[in-house]
Amino acid sequence: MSPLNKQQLEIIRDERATQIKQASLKVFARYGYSGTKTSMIASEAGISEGLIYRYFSSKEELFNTLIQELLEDASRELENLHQLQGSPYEQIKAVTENMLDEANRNAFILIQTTRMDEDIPQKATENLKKYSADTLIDLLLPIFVKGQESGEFYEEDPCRLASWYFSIVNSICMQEWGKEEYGMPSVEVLMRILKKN
Amino acid sequence: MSPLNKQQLEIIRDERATQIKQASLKVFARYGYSGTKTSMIASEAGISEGLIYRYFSSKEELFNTLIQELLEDASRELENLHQLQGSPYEQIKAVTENMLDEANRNAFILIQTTRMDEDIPQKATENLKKYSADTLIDLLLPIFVKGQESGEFYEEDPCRLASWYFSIVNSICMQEWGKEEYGMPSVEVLMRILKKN
Amino acid sequence: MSPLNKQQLEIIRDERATQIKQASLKVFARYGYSGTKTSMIASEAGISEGLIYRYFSSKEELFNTLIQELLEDASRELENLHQLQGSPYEQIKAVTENMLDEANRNAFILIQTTRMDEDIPQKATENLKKYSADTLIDLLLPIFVKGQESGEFYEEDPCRLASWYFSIVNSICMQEWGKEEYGMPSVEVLMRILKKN
Amino acid sequence: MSPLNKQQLEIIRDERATQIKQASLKVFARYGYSGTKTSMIASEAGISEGLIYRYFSSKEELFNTLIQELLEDASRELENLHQLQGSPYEQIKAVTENMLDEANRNAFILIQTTRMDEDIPQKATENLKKYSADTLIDLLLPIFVKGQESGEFYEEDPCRLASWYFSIVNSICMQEWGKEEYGMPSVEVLMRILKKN
DNA sequence: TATGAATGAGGCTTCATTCAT
DNA sequence: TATGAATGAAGCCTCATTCAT
Repeated sequence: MSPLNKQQLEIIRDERATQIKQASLKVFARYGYSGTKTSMIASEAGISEGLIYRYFSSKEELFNTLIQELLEDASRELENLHQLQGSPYEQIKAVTENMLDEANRNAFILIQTTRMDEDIPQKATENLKKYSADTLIDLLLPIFVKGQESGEFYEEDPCRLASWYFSIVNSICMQEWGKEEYGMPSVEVLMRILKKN
Repeated sequence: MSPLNKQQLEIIRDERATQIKQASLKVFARYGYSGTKTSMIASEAGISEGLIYRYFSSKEELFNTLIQELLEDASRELENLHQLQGSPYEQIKAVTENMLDEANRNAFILIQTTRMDEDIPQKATENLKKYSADTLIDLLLPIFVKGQESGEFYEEDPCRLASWYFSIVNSICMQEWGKEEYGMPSVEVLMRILKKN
Repeated sequence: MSPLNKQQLEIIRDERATQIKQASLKVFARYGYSGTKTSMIASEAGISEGLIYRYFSSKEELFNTLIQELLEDASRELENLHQLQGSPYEQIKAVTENMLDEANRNAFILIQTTRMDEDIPQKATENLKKYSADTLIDLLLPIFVKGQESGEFYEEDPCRLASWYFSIVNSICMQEWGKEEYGMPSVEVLMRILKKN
Repeated sequence: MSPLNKQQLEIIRDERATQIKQASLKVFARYGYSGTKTSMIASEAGISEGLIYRYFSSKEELFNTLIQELLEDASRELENLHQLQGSPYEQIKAVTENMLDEANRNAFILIQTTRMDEDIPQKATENLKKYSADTLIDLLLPIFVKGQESGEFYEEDPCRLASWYFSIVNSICMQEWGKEEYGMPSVEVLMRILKKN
């Protein structure tokens, strides 16, 4: 076989890196940073232990990269929120549903775990601060204000209302709901926090 | 000089055990089971690492004991809830405030962390199952029903309502609130989930 | 460069395991189970301490494996004894010489030490019982009986005679003879225990 | 109560020291030097762990003292052997029986274990050399010579004969005989090594 | 690039020894 | 003198990381 050219190699590199990041997301979310062994990541990714180190210089760097990319993804998705249609209630509902969506669970869990667990690389913590919930709230604040103006939402400091509301959604996102009898609270129930009547 | 008598020694032993349990509660809650090193516990308790093992046969046993005692304490406190005074709203408010109280935070965080972290002694997990949130809900269900009968609370399956409500309170309990701009959501806001109007 | 193939890896693994077992035989025989530190084994084997644990799950398992294999080897060698040539005297002499042979010393010492030392993994003790001296004696009993019938050996309970004789050989085997002035008793002298005149 | 006077105190000291030495003899003989924990000695002696250190500066010193005293005792007993009555055969028989006597077993086992186990204080090893089997043999050599002159014993280098004979008796002494089917070899059988016909 | 054997720092645990009482 | 709680060095073991192939 002829050797791969530079571009092909780069594609392979990217694929491998993505494969490792996906595997480690799964394992970190489940076992936490210290509870996750590089062997678990390798085995989840179906590669050898040593190979991780061709793509990431350490477990810590892998973790940092992962967190940072998750935050960037989240942040990027938020940018699209402006274009949301419907009433403030419907807009917040859409955001909430998106946050609670199964597909985003691991990322949220990981981010949240990271927030709580101090036994993690400092750089990850710094990233968290940078992309913290405030960004989300800043973006959504106008919707809250509009909701209050139209009388749909409770009247109180909109910053606080938004901050509290997303703290709660965030917290809920982290739970293991699979085994619970009634599953995750419905979005409608959650939104009673915001919605008058 | 004469040696300490049996009773004095027992007091010392009890004190030390308590000291170690308190220190480890703090550290386990903050760093998780695997993130917590025995050296951290020792240093938090102000003792040598070896001393831990005169009181607990292993890090795991210490953890199990801790979880079990926290659950027993929680369970014992719940037994007192029957005697709560006031309207259903006021009663649930009291329970919620108790759960969110700073003094109980570490315990809640630890229990919650344990629920999620798979990298944890099995015995602790079993204990968690035994004393799980269901107990709390079973005890409080009558209050919810009364609240619905009196028209104070939303009308829907009271089990689900209670389950969801306490899941949310539980989740909130786990967060680090110290640094957040608006702190923890107020109980009144939370209770909008339950309270009509 | 391509990685090693499966077969090559298995060869390496076998070699390492053997290397570790040989080193530990030497050290265990010399210092006893508790007197042997994993660092001594590693250093004797010329490897790092951690590597031991890729081949054996613990010091105890290494010890058990070692004992079991030595017993199996010994047992296998005994099966060949039937084919011994010569008079009963010559046959027992051959067996005795084999037992006292330098090459088998460490194994005998280890087994014997294990028999006496109570501070030893239970599984090893159980193995010892299974493969105990009785097997040897059962196999050789016919030779003793023939020796008595031909008038070569003393006439007494052949079981007891055999049992005592091999107890003595066993005991002798365990001694450090290197430094003693006259070395190990000669086989001829030992066999006076058996041989009339 | 009036304080004890100096002499009484010294008696108590001696008693305690003896108590500790007896207990440690039992435990060292059973578990070996490294397998013996100071807690085992304390518990066997019925005293607290710390007390050992008022009488012996370390586990090592206790062990050395023990070995040395055992050797001195043995040596002292040997001095009485001159006065033994009877034929050389009867005299050696008496010595052998004394060595194999149950009451002396622990001491012999300990000394023998010490001989083999390198994981022991060096001073003990030195003591062993000083009081080694040679002393015994030197004392008994005349008896062997007389036995050969009278035609009772085999004719060969009497030093070697004695050395080998007592090596064998020594080795036998160390075995655990309690569980063996036929027990320890009888003295008569052993003495066939020496006795013509 | 890919593998997995090998290393070694660091964690958990034991236990000889010290120390407050 | 006697006790047993406390210490800390050292042992067993794990696992992130390196390296030979």
